[in-house]
Amino acid sequence: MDVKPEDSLGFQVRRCHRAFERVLTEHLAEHKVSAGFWGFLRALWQENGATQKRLSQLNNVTEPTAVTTLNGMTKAGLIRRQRNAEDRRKQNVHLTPEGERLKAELLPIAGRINTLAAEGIDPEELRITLSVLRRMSENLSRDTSEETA
Amino acid sequence: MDVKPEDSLGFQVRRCHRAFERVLTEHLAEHKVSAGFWGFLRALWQENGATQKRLSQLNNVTEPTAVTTLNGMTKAGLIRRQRNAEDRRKQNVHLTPEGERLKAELLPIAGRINTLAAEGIDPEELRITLSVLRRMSENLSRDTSEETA
DNA sequence: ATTAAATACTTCGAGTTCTAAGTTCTTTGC
DNA sequence: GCAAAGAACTTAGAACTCGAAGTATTTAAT
Repeated sequence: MDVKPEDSLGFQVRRCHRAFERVLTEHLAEHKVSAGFWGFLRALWQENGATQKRLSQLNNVTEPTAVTTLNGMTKAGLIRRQRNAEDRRKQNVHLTPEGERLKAELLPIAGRINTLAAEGIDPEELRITLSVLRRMSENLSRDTSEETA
Repeated sequence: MDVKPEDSLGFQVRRCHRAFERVLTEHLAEHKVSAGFWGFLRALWQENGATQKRLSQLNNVTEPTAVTTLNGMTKAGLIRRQRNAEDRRKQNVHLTPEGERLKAELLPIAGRINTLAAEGIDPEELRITLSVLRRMSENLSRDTSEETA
């Protein structure tokens, strides 16, 4: 029977995720940005002014998570929220100048970490891995949404 | 500039991890076992009586995490701790009959989830992915430990 | 026009994990 | 033997995430 976690995709994905997160947290600490902030900053550098729902989707977290993290980012002076005039349910989230400024400083960090992780690995293997991860995420999400149906 | 998260290994590993965790949590809920318990149960099915430090290593979490989770498992009646007679610093962790019993019930779940995730994906690509994930984890852990040195 | 349903956000409570610092016990070096 | 160093576990405090349930607003259906 398959009791060996080393051969389990779930186990190795989890292990790898934690390794990434540990390094990311460490590298961001010098810039006084937490790992939670990171995902939303990146989403905002892509789509400044996006709604919270949109940011949740870009960042692949739930809306309560977005609220909590964006509260912290507001307090840290990285963003400000503005209620949408046409649809008052929506909050548009905008970067402050400080939030904008961090882009040049922080974006290279992601590149460096990915480079570090990929060191010594054949590019074709990396391409396959990226593709397999995407397909697995979709397979698993499909299962979750079918439960509701 | 590479602002696209879809092409980032870190982003996709994180996304996939959360997808696995969501499905795992959902499937374990019926058995009144949390995702946190799962890793330690699996480790104990492999090495019943292991110390907490050993379990932390098998499960790839820190020792404080082990303490918290094992406290919960004790309360839930799944394990009991026993101080080691030869080295009184150590706590040996043993499964209760209930903890043992869950093995037959829960182990197949992991298999099913991995199968679901891998659906429609070429076995050779899965093999490569597993290998790449392992090498990335090692690359990233090496970086972390070098900081300390 | 009014009610019902859907949408966007928020609040609440809980689970998982970490780092830093503390306790207890064992091993090492003089 | 005894002090210092190390090891195993624990405590305290914090960050990230989620599901369930609540509020405000808009859209759809009669």
